[in-house]
Amino acid sequence: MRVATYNVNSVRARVGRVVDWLVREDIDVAGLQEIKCKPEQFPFDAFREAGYEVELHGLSQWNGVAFVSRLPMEDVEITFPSQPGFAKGHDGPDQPKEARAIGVTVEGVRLWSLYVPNGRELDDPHYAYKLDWLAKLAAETEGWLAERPDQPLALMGDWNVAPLDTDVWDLSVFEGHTHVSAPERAAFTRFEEIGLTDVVRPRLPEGYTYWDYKQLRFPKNEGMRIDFILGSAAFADLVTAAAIHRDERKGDAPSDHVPVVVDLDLETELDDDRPMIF
DNA sequence: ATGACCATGTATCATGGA
Repeated sequence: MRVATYNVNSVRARVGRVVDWLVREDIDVAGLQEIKCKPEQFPFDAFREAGYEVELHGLSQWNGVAFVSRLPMEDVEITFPSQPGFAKGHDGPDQPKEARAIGVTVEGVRLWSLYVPNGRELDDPHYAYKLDWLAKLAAETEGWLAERPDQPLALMGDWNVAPLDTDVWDLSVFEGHTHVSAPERAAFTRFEEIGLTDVVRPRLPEGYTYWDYKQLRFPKNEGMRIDFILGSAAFADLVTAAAIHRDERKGDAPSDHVPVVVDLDLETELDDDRPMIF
């Protein structure tokens, strides 16, 4: 089973090339972020004609997450239970929850498509929201892992955090701004502390997943690595290959992010004598 | 060529993105 995560930066603006990519790359299930539309605006037909069913959570022109899959999707869940809300100029507990998380189960594998809040600037309320959002998600994930330790689980999406200095082209450009701050990196590392691992980086140590549209960032390869697939131990055991589809940043009307893809082997029976590879 | 932001709606600017 081939699984992908892709921040498409508007599914309506890119439906043709996204569907072409799904078919050409033989993707079975993809978590999308920043679909930027409500359900009544989603281009269902283009995906269905290519053999993909759609589950989505979209509330407005901002954010929005989805799964497209040619395998059956079960147990669809929009937002995670403890997900914090946010609304500009509002404080307190009654803030609406944004469309930033959707979960589905495919072939027994639990998958979440996540669009982590950007944070904007270190002194912006959105930054505190981002840290809270990640902390609540980590606590939620601890519960899921405790409930179902043997179920393969992956959290994938646009994490809006560059965990390593080498995940941005020039750290000095980001100092004092979001994505590289110590609290954001600690919030990201928390997921590894509770037992998830980045299943892509061991196979692909190099490579960005995002390049700003501005200032020739892509031709100059001035990018960021902020899109990740974090898997439980049971998920990591299934992964046989990983890829970052850098070429999707080329051509007409690309997203500013590119897809991150993993192959899972759901056939092999694991046994206790299996040698450790990593 | 991979080339000097892009997408959306409130629309001829404001907002968000990272």
